[in-house]
Amino acid sequence: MENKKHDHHDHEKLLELVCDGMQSEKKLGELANLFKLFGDQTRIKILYSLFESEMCVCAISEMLDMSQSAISHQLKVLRDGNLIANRREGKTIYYFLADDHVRTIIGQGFDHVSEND
Amino acid sequence: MENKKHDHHDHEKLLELVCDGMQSEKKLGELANLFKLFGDQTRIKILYSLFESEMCVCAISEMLDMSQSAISHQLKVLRDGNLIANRREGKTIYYFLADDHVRTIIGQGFDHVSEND
DNA sequence: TGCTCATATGAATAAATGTTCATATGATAA
DNA sequence: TTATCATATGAACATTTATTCATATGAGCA
Repeated sequence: MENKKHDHHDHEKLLELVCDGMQSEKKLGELANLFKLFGDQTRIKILYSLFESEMCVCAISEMLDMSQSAISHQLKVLRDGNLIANRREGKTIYYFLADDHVRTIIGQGFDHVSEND
Repeated sequence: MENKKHDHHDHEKLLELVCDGMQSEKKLGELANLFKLFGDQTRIKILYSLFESEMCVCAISEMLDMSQSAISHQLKVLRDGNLIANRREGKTIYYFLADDHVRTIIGQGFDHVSEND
């Protein structure tokens, strides 16, 4: 047997194959960060609220019965992740979904949890 | 103006509309938990590895250059979330994707991060 | 049986995360 | 300008989470 640097059984062929299909560290990091945005109940609820209509911050916080501050912090997370955007109208700021991918991704997730009932 | 229990401006109509389209607390919780599984670099890498082929634990840990223990802990998380399953063959345990939704969901995520370059 | 290999798991630790509280900003109205 | 409304933000705190370390389990082999 040839010189090996580890003490496990041999996987060379498989590792090579899987390694080829693997995406870059950076891409996978971005992907994980994207899903992390959806991985919180408050943020999911916010996104889901915006499915129907744009909403201002205080409407969202009433809707979810949470403090304005908590909602604002989460809106910032979603904004930084480019999932939502906003527009100002006087004193009020309206938030809305930044693009339709959000709908698609959440939709796929829903299919999954619905099938596993 | 009628009796209101809050001090914000009025959203009744909107709240009603959005509330109607809203899913149950439980469903949204499941959804967030599902996405939470994808929201970690190690787990995404594990799942992505299994796209090509089933793999045993030590192959995965070599592949990702991480400790066997760390991988085993994450495999448990993914198993508990029903995203992967395993089979035993002698001393070795092979893990594989539990269903094709995983591919679809990760694929959708990829489309998103790819478009936002 | 005793030994080794492949994997699992509990406890400890460090880092990341979500909420609250207090306060700041920025637009409007008086 | 001053007061008020809608929202943002920094710091503190509690909770969750990912990894490591040490050890346990369980299958196959001598």
